[in-house]
Amino acid sequence: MKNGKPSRKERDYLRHRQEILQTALELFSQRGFHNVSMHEIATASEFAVGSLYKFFSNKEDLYRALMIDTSKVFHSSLMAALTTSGNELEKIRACVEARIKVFMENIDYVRLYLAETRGASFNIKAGLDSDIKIRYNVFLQKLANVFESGIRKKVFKKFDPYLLAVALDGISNAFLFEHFNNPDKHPFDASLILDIFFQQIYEKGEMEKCNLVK
Amino acid sequence: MKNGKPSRKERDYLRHRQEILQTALELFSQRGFHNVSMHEIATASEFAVGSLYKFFSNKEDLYRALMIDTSKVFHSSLMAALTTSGNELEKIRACVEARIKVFMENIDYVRLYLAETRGASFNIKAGLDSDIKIRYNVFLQKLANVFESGIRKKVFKKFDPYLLAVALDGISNAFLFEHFNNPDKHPFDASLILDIFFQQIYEKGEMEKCNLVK
DNA sequence: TCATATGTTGAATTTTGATTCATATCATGA
DNA sequence: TCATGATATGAATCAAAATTCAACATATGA
Repeated sequence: MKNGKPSRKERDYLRHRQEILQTALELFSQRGFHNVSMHEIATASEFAVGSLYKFFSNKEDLYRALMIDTSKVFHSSLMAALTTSGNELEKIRACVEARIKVFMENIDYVRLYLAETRGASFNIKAGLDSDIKIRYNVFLQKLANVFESGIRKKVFKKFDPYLLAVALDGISNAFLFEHFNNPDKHPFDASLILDIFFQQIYEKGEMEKCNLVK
Repeated sequence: MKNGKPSRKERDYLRHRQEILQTALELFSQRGFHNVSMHEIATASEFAVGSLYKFFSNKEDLYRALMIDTSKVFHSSLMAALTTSGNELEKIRACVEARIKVFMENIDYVRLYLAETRGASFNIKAGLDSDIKIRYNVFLQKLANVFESGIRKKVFKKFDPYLLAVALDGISNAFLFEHFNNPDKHPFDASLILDIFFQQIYEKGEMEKCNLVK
């Protein structure tokens, strides 16, 4: 590398590294960190075991690189959607759509991502907390800000904006899982999510009857 | 055992088994299946390694027993709530409340449960699919039936009832996680969940302006 | 009290899989 | 073409953990 122009060797190195990561991603997302051996990754990526250790100092390091790399793609994609021009609803819609898009394009990664952000992260001794989870919380907070702004403008009702963000995120994830389990029956669609989230579920008039309303 | 009355030995056996499961649950939920050794479980439960194999044929079997046993408690608790007397909203409220209660009482189990039902089940080669997940789907379907009944009575709007169930489930899980991560800031409360789920989030009048409504 | 059955133990064995490193292969430039 | 350094290989090593089993303890009841 001479100021900015990577040499062929360097490009090769990076490409090889990328190939390994991609293969590992597929295997991990299929069977989980502990049920995939370095030998398998080596065979599947057409390298020798020893070579893997030229790229990553150990299995955990490989996994970490994988997760962090991809989480950056996710994160910037979602954040970009939230900075889109438009009113609050348009931002939120863009965000839901971006999420669908990026999830669909990285389906292998999603199971691992959700396991790390939502589930209990048992794969790595420590460390993804201080990266993926933080990034995830930044996103949630930014989404909350959009809700808050909508509330200030009296477009949304006065709910805790952070909880709204959590709720929307929860619905999205739930639909995503549903889609995984049954892709044909449940297309994964932004309007579906937004409709259920934003429209009142009660029929007009019925809501006043119940004790839910303050 | 002579028709129904378990002998002392049998009660001992069952109690010991239960103690092992309880210990294992704590350890697994803390550090995950693969990061807990049989020796640790043995030490913590005050048995010898060998003894564990008198109760369970191997580690995976122990884990499976653990998950299935507890999932039954969960399941029957949620199902009972849905069979409560009352109208649709009352059933749904009862269900959300039951979920909160049973989750709080089995916090150790919850992380594992969610990992298995929502995340990818990487711990067990195969088998929990055909048990926990099925039970979970039965619950979802039953919840969907309640929504459907509400829709027939024109109390709820015409959404796909199954998707409503998925959405409510998703919100509940999301709030649960939030509560885990920040117990003081986010009390885990049924009304909160139901409010966000059932009340329109848009201010009156604002909804008509947007392109969301059909 | 003793013989038998039943339950418990944990050191020894086996398995699994991560990691290493001496050797082979390849690319480069003299 | 050959020497040299860089890179790739995978059999051998090592460590961790699952599983086994011969020996030990304890309870039962004749």
